[in-house]
Amino acid sequence: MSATVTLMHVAREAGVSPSTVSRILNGTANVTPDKRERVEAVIHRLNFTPNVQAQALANGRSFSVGVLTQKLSSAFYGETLAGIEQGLEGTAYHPLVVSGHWRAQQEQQALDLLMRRRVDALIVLGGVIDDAALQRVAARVPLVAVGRAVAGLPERCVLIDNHAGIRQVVHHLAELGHRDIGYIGGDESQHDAVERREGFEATLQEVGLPVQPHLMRRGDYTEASGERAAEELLRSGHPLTALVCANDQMAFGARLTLYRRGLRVPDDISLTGFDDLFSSRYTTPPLTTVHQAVNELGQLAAETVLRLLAGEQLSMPPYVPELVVRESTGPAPIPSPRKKRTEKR
Amino acid sequence: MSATVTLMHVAREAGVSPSTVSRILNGTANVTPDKRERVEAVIHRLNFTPNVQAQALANGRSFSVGVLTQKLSSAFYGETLAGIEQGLEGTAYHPLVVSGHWRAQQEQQALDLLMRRRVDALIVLGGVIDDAALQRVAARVPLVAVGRAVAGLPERCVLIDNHAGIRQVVHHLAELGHRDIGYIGGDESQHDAVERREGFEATLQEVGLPVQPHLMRRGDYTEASGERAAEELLRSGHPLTALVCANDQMAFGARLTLYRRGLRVPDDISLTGFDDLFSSRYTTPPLTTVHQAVNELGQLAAETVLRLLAGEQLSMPPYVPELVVRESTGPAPIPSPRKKRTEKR
DNA sequence: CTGTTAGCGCGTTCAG
DNA sequence: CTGAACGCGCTAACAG
Repeated sequence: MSATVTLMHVAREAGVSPSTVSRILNGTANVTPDKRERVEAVIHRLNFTPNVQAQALANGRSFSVGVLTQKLSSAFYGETLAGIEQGLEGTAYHPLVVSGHWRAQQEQQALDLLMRRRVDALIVLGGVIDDAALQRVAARVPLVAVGRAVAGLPERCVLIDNHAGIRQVVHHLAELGHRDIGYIGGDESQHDAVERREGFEATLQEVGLPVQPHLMRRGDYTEASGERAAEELLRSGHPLTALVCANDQMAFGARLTLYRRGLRVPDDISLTGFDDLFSSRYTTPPLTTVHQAVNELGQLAAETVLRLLAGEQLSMPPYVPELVVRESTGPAPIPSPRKKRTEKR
Repeated sequence: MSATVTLMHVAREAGVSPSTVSRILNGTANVTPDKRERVEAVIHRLNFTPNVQAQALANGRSFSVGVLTQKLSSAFYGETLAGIEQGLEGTAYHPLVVSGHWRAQQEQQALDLLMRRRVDALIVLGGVIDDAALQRVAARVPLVAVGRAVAGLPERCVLIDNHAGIRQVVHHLAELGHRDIGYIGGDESQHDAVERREGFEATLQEVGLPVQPHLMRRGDYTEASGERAAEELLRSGHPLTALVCANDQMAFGARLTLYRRGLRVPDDISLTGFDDLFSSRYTTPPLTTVHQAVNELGQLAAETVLRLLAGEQLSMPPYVPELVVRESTGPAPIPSPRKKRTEKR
């Protein structure tokens, strides 16, 4: 409606020069108290709010850090976003988040948008876009990646040690006496998924258990895919006393399948996840899973970006996830002899 | 590192005037093909990306719509955000989201930030800030509110009919023969919580059931509070065969309590939520709850804002939530005589 | 301490 | 069809 009020209006109204108003706004220089008061009064009266775009243009910084996430509705990244926001709170910087939906092209568009918005720095959460594209933007602004590696920028990536995470799961299960352990992996176009599966297989051998391909299925990290994969696994009839899922969401799906089939957790079958989403504390029973401090990682990323912006040269510390034993895992049930023993061939 | 390349650089390099480059960028006017090609080549070679701040300054629009949400990590609002993003996709506009954390002061700061960024429009998701503050910003830019009312802007608010939602829940339970129905409400500083509780009490009377205050507890919409409230309720010893929760998260918490106490759902006790979070399909058993099409609401809000921006005058359609009967509700169990009947007094 | 001047990068008249 | 000139709102360098 009414034309926006500008710094110039304030200056005129207060009978001072624009620069004076600017100085008061930014505390750039001292101003006589009376002028200051006068100006502040006018600012308040006119409800003046400085135009950030103009400020950005004038001093070459937008005071915003771009965040490339994948899905705004993701519980996993949502928590990280909250961490980033938290880490930026109290500073002059603000997050500008766009999502890539795990599609290279959309991620590229998102990056373009952020560059056009002239973000001062960038935080990348996961994604499938190729390293080259990220290197290109990293040449323009400080870049920190969470949950994905970027070739050529090793110090700017905080990686989850997926291998270590799954390793703890398998050891835990093995110690409980499980020998036939099923596995539901993720889509292997994501590097995480590969690492977790490889970690699973490697640890199996490490504890002297055979890798049983017929007990392994692949989902896409969604609940529905976990439900489906578990269903297939059970229908195949191969005996198994534990089921390892490559992420919590698939474990939720698998949980439903077990419920439908009347299998008790953990009495009949143990179930594990990976990520420790908030809701994993509240599944029935609470889920044993690998904890990732996603919120903290977000904060860490934000802080790192700030220090980079301040000119410090530093590298992201490594991050080791940790097994959280809750109630979805228990001792392997004594094999009931009701099922005819299929002979190995 | 390297100074950012500007439109001017492109112009010089291509041997044309800045205006020509601008025209090509925006398709504002016709340009001879050869010049166009030359310029486009240079743009590509120099990897030029127009500065959005400068564009915004020049033509008075930032092409961003501000979104005031409450928590980035919220499954509920996350889905709405995704819907908004989706609704804006393909247009020139982009969302700029900030969170208010359900605190009036932070919400005000968030609004200030958005106004300073000169967002072209605003979408408000919930929140506790007073109507006056929202009216103030609404005077500056088109405003749409989701999930909250704003006095003076009735056509710009899409409200959930909480009463209707809870009403369906109670009817459903009553039809299943439940007579002693517990209730866990939300913090009544949020209007939603008040409406849902009132709806619960009203419907109870409507179906001829007494309101039993000793069966009602109050949480704060978190899982933990639901867990606690359910625990208190059960410990109090008053008989109940169904438990209505004012949102899904508290139902998740309550579910855990029931599990701990060895109560089967729905055989021993029926459980309901409100919101239909995505994960409600995957609880054990899947939760009967009131569906809110949060994603769609987000899209709707985005589209409305766009039409408002295009000068259309319209109002938000009303929204009626719908009961989704899944498996957490069942017939009221036949009262077992094992418990000594406490005589009414 | 304060006003004046000159851009920041781009869109848009207004003449050619 | 195209270039020159001006302005968007603000900050910074330069004189006073």
